[in-house]
Amino acid sequence: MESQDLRKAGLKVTLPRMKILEILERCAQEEQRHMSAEDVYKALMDAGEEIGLATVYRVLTQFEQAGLVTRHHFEGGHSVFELNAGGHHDHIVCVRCGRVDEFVDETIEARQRAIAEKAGYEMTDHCLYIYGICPDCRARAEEG
Amino acid sequence: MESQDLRKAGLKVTLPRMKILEILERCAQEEQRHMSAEDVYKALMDAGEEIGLATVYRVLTQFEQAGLVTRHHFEGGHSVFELNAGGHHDHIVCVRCGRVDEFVDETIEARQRAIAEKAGYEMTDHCLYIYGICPDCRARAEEG
DNA sequence: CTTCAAATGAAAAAGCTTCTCATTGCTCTC
DNA sequence: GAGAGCAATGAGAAGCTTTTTCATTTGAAG
Repeated sequence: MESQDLRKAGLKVTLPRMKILEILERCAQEEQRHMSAEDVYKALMDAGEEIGLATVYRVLTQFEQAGLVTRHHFEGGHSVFELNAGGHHDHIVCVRCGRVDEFVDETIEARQRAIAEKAGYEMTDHCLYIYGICPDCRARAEEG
Repeated sequence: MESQDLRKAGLKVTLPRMKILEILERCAQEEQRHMSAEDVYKALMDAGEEIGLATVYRVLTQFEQAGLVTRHHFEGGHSVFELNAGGHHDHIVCVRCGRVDEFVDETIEARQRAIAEKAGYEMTDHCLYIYGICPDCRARAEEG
């Protein structure tokens, strides 16, 4: 029933938009919650869909504006997109292999609200990235 | 005594590197703590220095590796650099006017270390952005 | 002062992302 | 179910930020 989501978002239901939503949902069910435009494009190619890269960018931007996905600015100068499902969470990113894990910490959430209030800000959003070396890369470094 | 900083960082003391350090320090004393490579380049031009943009990028990257500055990936696809002075801090950014305030919260710092450890990561760095509407913009919204 | 590795400048190249514009394809109406 | 109209698409060009190349210059040591 994805077409309902698109319609609700004020977007015309087109084949590219449906296919891109499908890719995002399928990848989210596996381990790939964070996808660059290029990733989505490659997945479309693998699926035999003839959709241009420009359209992928356009559609992802529209999805972002419609609140269907969130855009993250990771290191390396490129953006990744993530389907808005499963509520808020923050990220811990491996600086070696790019692996991304997620977490939620209510203590941090509460402190952030307090900090914003103390600074006189009305908080609209926040994002927290922890950078580090993931367990796999640490093991690899020790044996290598 | 900036030349000492450069030498300690293992960098040869050259005119471009001195000038770029000066710019960063001067702007940090004003309100411009966060500067893009382009900003630094423009400031150099205004100061009458003939330093190429490529050098600015190179030097800023070296400064980052030397621990003199920190690179932030803000929205819009470009990086900004910030002089490492006054220790670690996080940022609270106004989504209306772009104003940036800073804060440090030891509770959050501690929680982050705990989260990284629990996930098996060796934490190398982290960054936290709170987005919101600053006091001035809130006041402006209420009267406007 | 001379020497030599390291740094610089200019321009080209390399990503990532957006724009242009002719063509295609939804939606809505008959 | 066919047609009109407007939005969406595709392919390639263009735009931006950042990096690389390579000949030339410069800082540091002898």
